[in-house]
Amino acid sequence: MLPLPTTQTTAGYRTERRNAPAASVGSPLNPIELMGAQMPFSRDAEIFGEKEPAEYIYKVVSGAVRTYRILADGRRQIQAFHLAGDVFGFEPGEEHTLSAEAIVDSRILVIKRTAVEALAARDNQVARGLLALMARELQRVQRHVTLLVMTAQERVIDFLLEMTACDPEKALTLPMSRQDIADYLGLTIETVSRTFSSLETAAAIELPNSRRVVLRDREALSRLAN
Amino acid sequence: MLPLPTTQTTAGYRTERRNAPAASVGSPLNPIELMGAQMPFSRDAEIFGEKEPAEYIYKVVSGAVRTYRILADGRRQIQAFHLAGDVFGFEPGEEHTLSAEAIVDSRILVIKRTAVEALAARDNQVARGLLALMARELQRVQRHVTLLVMTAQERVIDFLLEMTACDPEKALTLPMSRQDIADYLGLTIETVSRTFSSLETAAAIELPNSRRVVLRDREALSRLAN
DNA sequence: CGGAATATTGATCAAGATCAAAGCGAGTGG
DNA sequence: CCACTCGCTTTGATCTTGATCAATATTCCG
Repeated sequence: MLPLPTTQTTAGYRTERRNAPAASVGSPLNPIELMGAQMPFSRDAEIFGEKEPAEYIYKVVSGAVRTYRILADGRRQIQAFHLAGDVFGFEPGEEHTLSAEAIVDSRILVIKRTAVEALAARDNQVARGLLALMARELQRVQRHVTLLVMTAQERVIDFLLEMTACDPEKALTLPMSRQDIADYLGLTIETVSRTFSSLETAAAIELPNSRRVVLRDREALSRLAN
Repeated sequence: MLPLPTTQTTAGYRTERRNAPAASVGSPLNPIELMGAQMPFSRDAEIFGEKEPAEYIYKVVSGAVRTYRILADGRRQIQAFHLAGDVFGFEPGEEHTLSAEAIVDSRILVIKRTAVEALAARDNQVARGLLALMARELQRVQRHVTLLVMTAQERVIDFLLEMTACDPEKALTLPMSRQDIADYLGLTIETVSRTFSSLETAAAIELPNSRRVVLRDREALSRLAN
């Protein structure tokens, strides 16, 4: 509501990334960020847990974060990966409905929620920013729903394109493990691994090592993805 | 953000339903609804389409609505079913990212978006209501993501429980077809039909006819749904 | 009543899961 | 420096779930 930027990054609401789509997006928390403090989290450290009071809003300064939920049958469902510039943990309820962990050693900007609330109550611009934040998150989750009805190969390609969407580089280093990817795509680790291999065989990507991916033919990938 | 009701209906942001969880939820558009006009839509009529300017916000007065997207491969993905009391079509961008159709003959309250925007800009209470609306929608879509990684039987049961969540009645008349259900659950019509049959065989439900479902043993269902 | 749309049921197929066995790489200690 | 180990990844063989193809059955309406 209220004129909001319609542009969206596919990998999350992200700011301060190179190739940012002009100033229109900007940082939704710009006026607030000054109030936050940076905190280091080491690999696999929990940032917040499900059912904990949602006292803070977070922004990835460096590193990477996964937000997830443990399902009734014990499986882990990863909701999203958050990279540098992404805001996460912004939930309107009193309690977090997700857990968050650092995927690698990360620096996270932590902002008190009450501070944001207070500011939003007075400053309409801030309130609008929050709405935009949530709107972009909504679109991201909707994309995730769409992803989950596609084939394994389509999911993996979509994931790769999403990870490089804001990034013209052809090569990337994935911060997350195969298991993380599998839990995000709703596949098994074996299927993810096999799909990576078959994409390499098809000359669409190169895998110098398990964490490194070179998109050799983005066009071919896009075609396969659909 | 800002003290919001944490209660949520599983089937959407819904108001004016019996057993409403106290006054805390209320109608998020209460002050605004007066500005809207009721319009009738007949079965399968389009309410709005993807890419159309998002000029209005909608609320189901009676009947049922499906919001959906057509995927690149031509399949239809149903995003949500909206029943009486549900608000839909509230998208922050300039254009709709989904299409909406009446599932059965329906009466829809149509409210001009600019009117809501204007009010929200002045009245913080209204702005907060919009945020709550979007937050509940976000949670609904997150539930949908979770649904799509479960087995066929779990998805169908989850759907049935969702359709009756706000409703203590054991019997319900589904407004939507098997195809609609299949496109919502990411299954084929055959699998949905077979799962319904097997649940009937297992004495968990009764199917007097294809649109009518009687939940014979809600406990058993919940257990099967895992 | 007839015909079209929708739903059910059956038979087979295929994508991805599961079970199982290497392969690889980074860190550790001899 | 090299062997060893542990965790992660890849690859292989087989099985299961749900898709697909196909044939009725039912319902809805004109």
